[in-house]
Amino acid sequence: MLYLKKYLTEGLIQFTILLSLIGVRVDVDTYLSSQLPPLREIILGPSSAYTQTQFHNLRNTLDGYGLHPKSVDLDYYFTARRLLGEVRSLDRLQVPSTELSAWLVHRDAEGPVVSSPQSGSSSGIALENASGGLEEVGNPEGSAMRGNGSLDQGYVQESEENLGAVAPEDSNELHNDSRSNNLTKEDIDLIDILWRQDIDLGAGREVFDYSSRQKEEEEEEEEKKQSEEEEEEEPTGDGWRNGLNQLGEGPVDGETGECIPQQLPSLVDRTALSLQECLRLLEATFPFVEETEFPGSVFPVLEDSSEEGPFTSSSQGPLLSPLLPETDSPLDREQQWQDIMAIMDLQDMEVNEAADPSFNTSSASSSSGVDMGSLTDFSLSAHTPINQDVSLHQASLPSCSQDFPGGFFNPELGSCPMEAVGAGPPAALLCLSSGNSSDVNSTFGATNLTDVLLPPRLNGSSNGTGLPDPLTGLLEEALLDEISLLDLALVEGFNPAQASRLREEFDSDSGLSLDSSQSPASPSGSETSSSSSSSSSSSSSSSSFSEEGAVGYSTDSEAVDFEEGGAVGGCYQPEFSKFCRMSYRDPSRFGHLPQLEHVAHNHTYNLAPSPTDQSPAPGGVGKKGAGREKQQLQQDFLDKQQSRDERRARAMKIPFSNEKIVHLPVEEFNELLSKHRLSEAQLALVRDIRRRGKNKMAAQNCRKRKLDTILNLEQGVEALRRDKARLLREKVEFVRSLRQMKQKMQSLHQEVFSRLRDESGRPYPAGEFSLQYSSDGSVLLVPRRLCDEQQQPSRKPEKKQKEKKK
DNA sequence: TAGAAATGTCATTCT
DNA sequence: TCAGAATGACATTTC
Repeated sequence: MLYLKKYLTEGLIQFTILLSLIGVRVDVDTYLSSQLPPLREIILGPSSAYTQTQFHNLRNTLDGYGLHPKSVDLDYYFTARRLLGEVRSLDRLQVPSTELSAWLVHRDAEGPVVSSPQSGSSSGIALENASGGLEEVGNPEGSAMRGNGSLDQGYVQESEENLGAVAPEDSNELHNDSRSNNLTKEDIDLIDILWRQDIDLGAGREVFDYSSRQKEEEEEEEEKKQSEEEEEEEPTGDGWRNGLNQLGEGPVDGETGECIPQQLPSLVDRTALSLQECLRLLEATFPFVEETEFPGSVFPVLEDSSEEGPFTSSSQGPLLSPLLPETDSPLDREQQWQDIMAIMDLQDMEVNEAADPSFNTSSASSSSGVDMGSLTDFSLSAHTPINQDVSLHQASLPSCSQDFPGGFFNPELGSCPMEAVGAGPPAALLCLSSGNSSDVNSTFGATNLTDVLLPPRLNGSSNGTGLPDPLTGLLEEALLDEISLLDLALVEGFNPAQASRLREEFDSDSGLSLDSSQSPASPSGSETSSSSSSSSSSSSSSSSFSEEGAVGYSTDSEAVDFEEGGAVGGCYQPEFSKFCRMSYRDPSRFGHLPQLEHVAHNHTYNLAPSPTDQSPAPGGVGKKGAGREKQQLQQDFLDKQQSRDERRARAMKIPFSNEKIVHLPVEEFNELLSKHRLSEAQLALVRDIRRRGKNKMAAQNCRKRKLDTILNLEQGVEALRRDKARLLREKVEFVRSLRQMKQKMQSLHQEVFSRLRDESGRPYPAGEFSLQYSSDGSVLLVPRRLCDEQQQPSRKPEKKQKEKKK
């Protein structure tokens, strides 16, 4: 459990980081607020729920150095991080978006006004709690995206800052055309437009009739209570699926077990149920995710498994009660996700059938932002869970292609490279694919976050790639691998081809590129050609034996097939691999030598043609003549395949392989000879084979050493050239500095000499006097005549020495 | 078809 | 003294 917790926690943290990367705000500080002390305690408190989170990832990448994971300052850190992100986003291209928030405003029959934004889970919660008097459920500061049809009483377009300023008296009875005097004409027109569009979609005016809708809500509440009671009674097995069915998807198909969608009574209920479904699905899929009372918050809370067990008590009551037993295995989660996507497929199908095709077209084109089209997009919002936890103003996503150029948003990676769950209820799904558009910018430049957060099939297009993978698998296998490869490519300077090759090597079990396709003559597929051995270190020693010589450089089982026909042949033995360190064949070692790059000879001239060439004609099979021809062909093939020594050994009926002859130590070799009674000719041949084999290896080693010597010499020459160039530069610098010093000395000498005066105050003539510098640093004014006399005695001995030498 | 390159083989020397 | 390594020279084969 601890491992799973850590595993999922890391995944969620990574997912949160990804959300922050694409500009989606994660209000961790909201979760850390004082309104939810237990939550804060779980995260920051003494429990171990937080210790497993590897915040070093954050601290390594962000500005959180030195911040202890349990530090209370972490919320300040997150707040600062969010603000920093907002500041950084200022320089990004932001498509101006219409910030539209829909508020569910109605007056309770008995109590004060309930003003709740139609946002996410709160909408469903608000409907449930509508009869309860004054209860503010919505996020006071978060903007919301409305689910179409969920606007039961009126649409109010408000900026985010004004959301909380809607006075109860202003929002009263909007649906009855008792519009507030504070509403502008634009608001009224907007309301009318939305209203007409909803009516066009089939939502009759009765939908917005509060009394009829209230009845439906009451009925729905009763159903929910019943279903919850049943869930409590039957919390195991497929209870969560049954709960879903009872909540909105209708009966279960007896054969397939899938939920059969049924026509919902109203768009309002549809939306509410969809949100509830999403909550339930999220709860069921991620039992550790706990819904909070903050609809505007995204960050899921990790349960403290040590205290809460596999299920976490929901603050929302039975609505978020655990629906699933503990299913830790990835298979179970994957199964759950398949069920989720199946349900959503059914929903999507239902809507597509019911919706006007022209409307679908408009919905598909409305992905560029939250506009009226997206608001009335039935396929988007009427039935699908919308992540309204994400602030709408944060939905003004910059073009993610700027941040991830060709990276993990590459459409080639799949239509949905990352579908993640756990971003926060009620939106359980997050898909970063381009959805119904292949243009990445069209998706991530969109302000309609539903285009981003909803899976593509919910956006009106099916990617056809099957069911999505669970969060963990996607994060750790696809996305992170992609990011890792991308990072690797960026850091290491890999070009895409190299990265692709690297991926192939990762995919390979052995990590070696056998590249058997380059050895067409290999009938068994295990033998590599000489060219491949020249181009790959992994198969560097695979060809020598089969080509010409008898020595066993091969580490492959190349000649085993032929050994069956005779006593000789390549009998691979593991101990012979020690002779295969022919690394000089690895061209990568000499990759820096341009003169060696073009060397890619195929010395498989002793290899037989490709198996397709050897295969006899189909018509000749079964005939004796054809059989003889086949045998003859095989014999020829064997002859060609084997080296001369092997053929000789086979002709002389040597009872052991050439590899043994060559590679066995002397003692074992002699013992082998003693075991078999061989004739003189056989013994001579065996000794010749051994001698030639040894010599062949020696020759190869010798050539390797030669090449190494040449390379070393070349490197030495290069080093010497570099040293020479460096010394020349240093010499030039020294000469230059020496010249400057001489010039300074000369000028100083002239200045000092010009200032010298004799007893009568006259300057000394430069032709008669000069300055001399003693070793102690003193300067003497010496007549030139004396200087010449001092220098002459020292010159005379030199002359004498020269004369003596002569 | 000539030439380059790789490789095998022989003779010789050295260890 | 012998086995084996090292190496120059030459042959063979492929490209």
